Amino acid sequence: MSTPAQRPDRRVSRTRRLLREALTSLILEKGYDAVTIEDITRRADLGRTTFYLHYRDKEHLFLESIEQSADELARQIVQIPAETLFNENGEGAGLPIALVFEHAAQNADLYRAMLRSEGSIKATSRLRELTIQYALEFTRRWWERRGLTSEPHIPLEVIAQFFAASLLGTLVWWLEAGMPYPPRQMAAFFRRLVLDGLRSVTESH
Amino acid sequence: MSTPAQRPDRRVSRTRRLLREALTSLILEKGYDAVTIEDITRRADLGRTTFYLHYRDKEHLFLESIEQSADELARQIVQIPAETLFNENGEGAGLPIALVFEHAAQNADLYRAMLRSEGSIKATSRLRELTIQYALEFTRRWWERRGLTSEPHIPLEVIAQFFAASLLGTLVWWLEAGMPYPPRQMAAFFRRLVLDGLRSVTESH
DNA sequence: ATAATAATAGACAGACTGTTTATGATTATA
DNA sequence: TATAATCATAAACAGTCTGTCTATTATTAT
Repeated sequence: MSTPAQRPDRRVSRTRRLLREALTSLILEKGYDAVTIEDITRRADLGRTTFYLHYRDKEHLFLESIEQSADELARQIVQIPAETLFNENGEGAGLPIALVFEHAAQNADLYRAMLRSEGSIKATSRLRELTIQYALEFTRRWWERRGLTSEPHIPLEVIAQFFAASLLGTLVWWLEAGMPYPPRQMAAFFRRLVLDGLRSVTESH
Repeated sequence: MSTPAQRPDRRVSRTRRLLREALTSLILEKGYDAVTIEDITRRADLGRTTFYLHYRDKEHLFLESIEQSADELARQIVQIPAETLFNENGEGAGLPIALVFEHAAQNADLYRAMLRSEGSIKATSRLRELTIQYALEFTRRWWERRGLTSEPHIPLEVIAQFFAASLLGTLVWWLEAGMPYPPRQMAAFFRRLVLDGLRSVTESH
C-alpha cells in the first residue's frame, strides 16, 4: 500500500504471476475446493515448495488476486471527475456502474473464479466487504451532495448493503450465463432496477 | 419427494438430526472449511464410521439442512391465498417477504451457517438456485396477473436474479449484523428498496 | 422372542499439508 | 563479468483428514 517500491526480483514477480494464473484457471476447471497446492505448482511449472516461499496457503494467493483486481477497478473509478460522478441523467450518468460491468467483462475469468460461490472461503466474503465499503462511501457522498442532512428513512448501511448485494449478484448471474448482454446494456438494466425499482419496470407498460 | 414414507427407523432420524445440529453449530464456531467429520461425530456423540452410513460427505449433510429449511419456508408461503399474494398495498401486502425475514429470524443459526460465504461450497450456491427459481416463478405470475403479455424492457430472468441476489444479500447482512432491526421492519426496508428503488428513498425528502 | 437393521471401534491405504535441509540456478549490482 | 544475495528446487518428513472394510455389539420393529 505504501512501500517505497524496491522493485521486486524478476523471479519473484514471475513466480507470483504464474501462481495466480494457474489458480484462476484451475478454479474454473474443478472448483476452488478441489484445487491442491500441487495442482497449482504443477500447472505453473514450479516446485511445490516454491509455493510456500510466497504464500501461506491457497487462500492468500487468491486474496491477492482479488485485492489487485479491486485496486485496478477503483483506480478507474477514481478518475471520473466529481461533477459527472453523481449525474443521474445526461453526460456521465451511470458511468461507475458501466465501468464495473466492463471491467468484469475484460477480466471475465478472474471474476468468474472470484464470484463463483461454490467453495470460495473468505474470498467472496472479502469481495463483498470491498463492495459494501465502496457503496457506503458512495451513498454517503450522494446523500450529502443532495444537501440532505437528515437521516434517510432507511439506514444508509442498509442501502449500501442492498446495493452491493444486488450488484455482485447481478454480476455473478451475468458472468455465469455467459454474458448474454453487452456490458453497457447490462449496466443499464442494473441501474434501472436498483435506482427505480421493480415496480417501475412493470409500470411503464 | 414422493416415497410412500415407510417411516424411518427411530435410530436413523435421531442420528441424522444430531449430525445436522452438530454441523450447524460447528460451522458457526470455526467456519465450514475447518469442520472435520470427526468434529461432527464427536459433537453428536456418534462413531465416526456412523457418519458414512448416512452421508457421503460434509456437503451432503449440509445440503440436506438447506433443502429441509427451504421446504419448510415454501410450505408457509404456499399457504397464502392467491388473492392477497400479489397485493401491493393493503391487506397481505409484502407478506411473502415478511415471512422470509421471520423464518430467518426463527432459524437464525442455520441461516447464518447457510449464508456465511466463508467457505460454503455449493451450499450457498444451492440456496441461490432455490431463491432464483422461486423469484422467477413469482415474477412471472406477477407479470401475468397484470395482464401484461408483452415482454418487459428488462428480461424476466434478469429481474428474478436481481431480486434473489438482493434478498439473500440483505438477509446475510442483517443476520451477521445481529439482526439490528425486527424482521417486519427489515422486510419493509427491503420491500421499499426492491420495489421502488434507491431514488425513491432520497426523493421523499 | 427374534430377525433385521443400525451403531460401533479399530485398522487401513491414500491424499494433502506445511516444514526442513541441502543444493543448484538466477539475479542485481558494482 | 565477477560475486554476493536471493530465489527455486527435490527429497524426505510427520501430521491430519478422508473414506472404506471387518467383526462385534446394541437397538428396533413386528
